[in-house]
Amino acid sequence: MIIATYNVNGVNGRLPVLLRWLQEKQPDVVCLQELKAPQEKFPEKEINDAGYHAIWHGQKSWNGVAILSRGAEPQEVRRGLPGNDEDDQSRYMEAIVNGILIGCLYLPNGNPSPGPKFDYKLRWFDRLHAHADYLLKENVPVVLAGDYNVIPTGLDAYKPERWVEDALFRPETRAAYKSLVDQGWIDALRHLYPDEVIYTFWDYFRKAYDRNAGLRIDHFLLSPQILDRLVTAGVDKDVRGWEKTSDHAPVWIELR
DNA sequence: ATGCCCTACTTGGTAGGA
Repeated sequence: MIIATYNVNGVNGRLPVLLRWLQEKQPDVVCLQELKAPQEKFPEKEINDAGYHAIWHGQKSWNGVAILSRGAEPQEVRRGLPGNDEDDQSRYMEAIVNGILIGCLYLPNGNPSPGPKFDYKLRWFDRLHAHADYLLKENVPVVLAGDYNVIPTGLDAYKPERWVEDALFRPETRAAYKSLVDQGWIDALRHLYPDEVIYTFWDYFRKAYDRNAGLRIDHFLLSPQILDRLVTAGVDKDVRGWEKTSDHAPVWIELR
């Protein structure tokens, strides 16, 4: 069983790339981020025709998350991260697929930092901590997948010294990610490949992909109840080289 | 230090991304 996460950077603008990748990869479950489409503009028919059920939480222009699955229909558990009723940004949804609780998240970028956007990122992180702790205490198989907008360590950036003042790599951000993982989660790709240079994002600027000037910011956190099913994981890096592609590549895990 | 590119949208210049 393959579960993937993919920040598409506009689900409609990216539709040919997304459909081609779905056809070639045949993932079982996909978490999408940055739909950049209102609820009624999600390409449901095209996704269905590709063989996938979909649930999604859209928003005009920005953000937006979706969970796709083939076979079993995703059973939606929640949309929106608990803890702030006034937060109307579409950044989190959760569903059960094949007995696994899947959380699909798009954590705020937080730049420029410091400032109100960075404060929002850290407050969002606080709410994620609380909810993730609740999920761990359920003692069920959980996969939290998405664009965390966090460079966890210096190994995860092409030139980490360039990122120390950036919201993706500031000490507060790294500390927040570490304290989340330290609740008892397993960073799946880092667990499998502790020393490998792995990137999931390459800037559109400066020929970053050609230079492999990337970042690892899309992550899978696994609850202990599912770790023994983890077989392998990877990044479909070649997709980042396709025409009209996202600045992120799809990332996936394989479970037995 | 800035722009470099790409997205959506009040479709022509902005805002946001990372």
